[in-house]
Amino acid sequence: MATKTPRVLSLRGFLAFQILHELKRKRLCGDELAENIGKKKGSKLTPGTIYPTLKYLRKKKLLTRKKAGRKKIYDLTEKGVEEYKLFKKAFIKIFKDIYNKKI
Amino acid sequence: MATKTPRVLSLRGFLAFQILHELKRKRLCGDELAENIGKKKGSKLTPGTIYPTLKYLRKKKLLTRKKAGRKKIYDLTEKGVEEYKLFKKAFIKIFKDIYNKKI
DNA sequence: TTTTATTTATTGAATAAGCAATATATCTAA
DNA sequence: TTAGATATATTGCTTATTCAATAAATAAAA
Repeated sequence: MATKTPRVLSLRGFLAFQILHELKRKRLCGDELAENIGKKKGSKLTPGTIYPTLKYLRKKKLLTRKKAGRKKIYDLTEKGVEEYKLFKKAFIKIFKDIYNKKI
Repeated sequence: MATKTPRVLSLRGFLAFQILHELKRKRLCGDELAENIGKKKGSKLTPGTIYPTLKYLRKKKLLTRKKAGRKKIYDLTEKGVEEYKLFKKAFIKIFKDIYNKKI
């Protein structure tokens, strides 16, 4: 939990995208998502943040959920993958030069 | 104004960063920012969106503003550049693999 | 079997973000 | 010099986002 999000600018509103981004590489349970995304942000996401968002994404048919012991594993649906790609496209259109050292 | 932001996910909350990103390459007036950022998003930003945000960023000492005819030209301060770099760093930490075709 | 820890989930409240409507100021052209 | 166009700016409203507090379910350990 080293790097903190800068004061002025925030990643607010980006959670859904981050979740899809995480799940794109590996299926995870809610708590793991809260932990992983929290690590990048600076503090673990609270249940009140992660679970309503997971519920929303499931309602939108972007995620599936299956039981595994006391955990529930989330995974992308085909629609989830498509939505991710679409957003990523828009995202890259905006920040395509963000890795350009000169800018 | 071709590409629209996908339905489910949004770029909400990212405007301040986009403004800094635009100004990093070229100083612009409010209306030009509304136009440029709008182009990438799908529709021109309304005055009620762009001006309060510019005011906020100026209050935070991230931007300067100077008159130029009827326009007012915005530019990054040193602090604005620093803040941008910090956020970009956090941003890349989260999405460092976004250009990776395999993911 | 009871206790403890873990994980999931909901609710309510505070704050933030963005748009529509409106107003103001300034430049340009008739 | 007045009419129109351009650009800036504010206000109020709606909705979205997130956290804190709380609860419930399940698994593991004592």
